[in-house]
Amino acid sequence: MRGVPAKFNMKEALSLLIQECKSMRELKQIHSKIITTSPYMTHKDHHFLLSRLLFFCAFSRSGSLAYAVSLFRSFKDPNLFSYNTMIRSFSSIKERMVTSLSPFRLYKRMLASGIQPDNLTFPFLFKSCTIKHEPNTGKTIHTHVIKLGLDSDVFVCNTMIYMYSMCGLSDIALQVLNGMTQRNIVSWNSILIGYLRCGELDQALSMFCDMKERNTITWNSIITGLVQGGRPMESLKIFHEMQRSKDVEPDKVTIASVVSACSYLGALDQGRWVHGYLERQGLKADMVIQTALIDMYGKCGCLERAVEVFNEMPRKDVLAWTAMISAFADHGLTKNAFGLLGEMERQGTKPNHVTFVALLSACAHAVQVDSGRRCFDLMRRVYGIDPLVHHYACLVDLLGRAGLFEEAEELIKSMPMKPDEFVWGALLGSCRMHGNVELGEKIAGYLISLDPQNHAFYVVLSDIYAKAKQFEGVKRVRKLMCERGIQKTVPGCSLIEVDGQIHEFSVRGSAESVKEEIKWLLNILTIELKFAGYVPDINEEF
DNA sequence: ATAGGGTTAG
Repeated sequence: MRGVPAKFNMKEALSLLIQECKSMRELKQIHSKIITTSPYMTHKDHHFLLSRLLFFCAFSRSGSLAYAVSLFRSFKDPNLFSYNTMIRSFSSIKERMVTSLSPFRLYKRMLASGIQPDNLTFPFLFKSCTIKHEPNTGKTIHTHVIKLGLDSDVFVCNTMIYMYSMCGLSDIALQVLNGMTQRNIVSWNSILIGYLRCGELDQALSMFCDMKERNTITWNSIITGLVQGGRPMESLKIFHEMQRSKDVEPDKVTIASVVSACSYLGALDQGRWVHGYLERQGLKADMVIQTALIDMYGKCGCLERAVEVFNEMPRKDVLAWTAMISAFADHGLTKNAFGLLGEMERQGTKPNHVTFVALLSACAHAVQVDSGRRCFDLMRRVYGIDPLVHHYACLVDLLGRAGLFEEAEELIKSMPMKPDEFVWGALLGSCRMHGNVELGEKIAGYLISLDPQNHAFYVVLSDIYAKAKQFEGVKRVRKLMCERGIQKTVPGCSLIEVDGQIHEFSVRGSAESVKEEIKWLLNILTIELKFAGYVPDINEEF
């Protein structure tokens, strides 16, 4: 410290130390140094160092948010930088917080103490609005942006656009977009993603076609959006178009979505191809891709490959475990599924509500009533997971399949929430299975009154009558459907992959090229099933 | 500083 003003030296040195800090231990040492040297510093410098320390604590990999919070709480008058740090820290948390640390409370406190927010404050406030789905809070903050003249900032505007479009307010999003003096690709992508998230897929597609500039995120967003929106076939088409386009290269995100598209389609060859493509591109499968691969191989009936990918994983989170569990469940391997539940617990991963949906549906498909009841209990008592409607639907499905109608109805009555159409639908399906006309009529009547335009419930009711040979009933349902103008708009269809080509086939007919091959395949399957001792339930077919 | 990925059910 010789020859240089101590004040200057101290601040610079400590600031450098913070930047290079590698652990919390080091950080605490620096913290105490800042405190002990504070008499030799100006207040401003002291505050500067503490706020840098806070920033490091909040965002560095070796930092600690808990320590950041305690640091922040020790500040008497946090500066703008510290407020921004805290708002950013909590902007990605979905739960509505009761503490003073919610971004909105921090923002209010900041305004109350006379500090003016800046262009770095707003993006994170809008992010918080997006995550919590609070467009009205967002609108209020939007007015502050205008008052402060920050409505020309690209970052601020883009996060506003994203918020509005994700909340389904694409009109306002477009207004913001049109008012911008300079837009960039993020502005357009934000609108596009909003459309996709709100299920306006055609709107998104038409915008995608009109876009002059498209980056990887644009392509990935549309591919993912189509898969999640239940149009995986189109997403594969866009993926192939992406490969042909010169200006972008598929990345890990693309691969994850495409693998996911393949599992929806049962497109094993395409899925395998993407798996190979990933390696050819020199990309390594990360946890997300591996999980998608497990799901894909599982859904395509290739359990061995699913297990292989699973065993190769160095790290597994709940989603990975759950994907493997449901692959076992889909293959009727209830024991393996439950075995994995124990294994995941031993390895320190807690199952979540999705894991239990997978387990319960495994029990339902295998009609293992005792396992199902025990599983439901286990979930509540041991894992402290409150059952959601989905879980009740699985259990109702199981009890119904087992013909335990009274218990199923009792369970529905005991539900803490309103049973939805899936819960009743599960029981209705069981009525069809067991020929329970009386209960079936009651449930179908109720479901039809809820959603008179949905053809599905009429069809099941008609099946129930047909199975009981009550053809008057069948006629009544058909007449009702005619009167109400209800048609089965989209015929049920299945997908089959032949030589890497995906074909749709349905009762209404299929492409000639694959028809013969499908017939041939079905014949073989029927013969093999007979050998295995399977007796088809032809009562269902009328 | 802002935008994109994986698990369940029907």
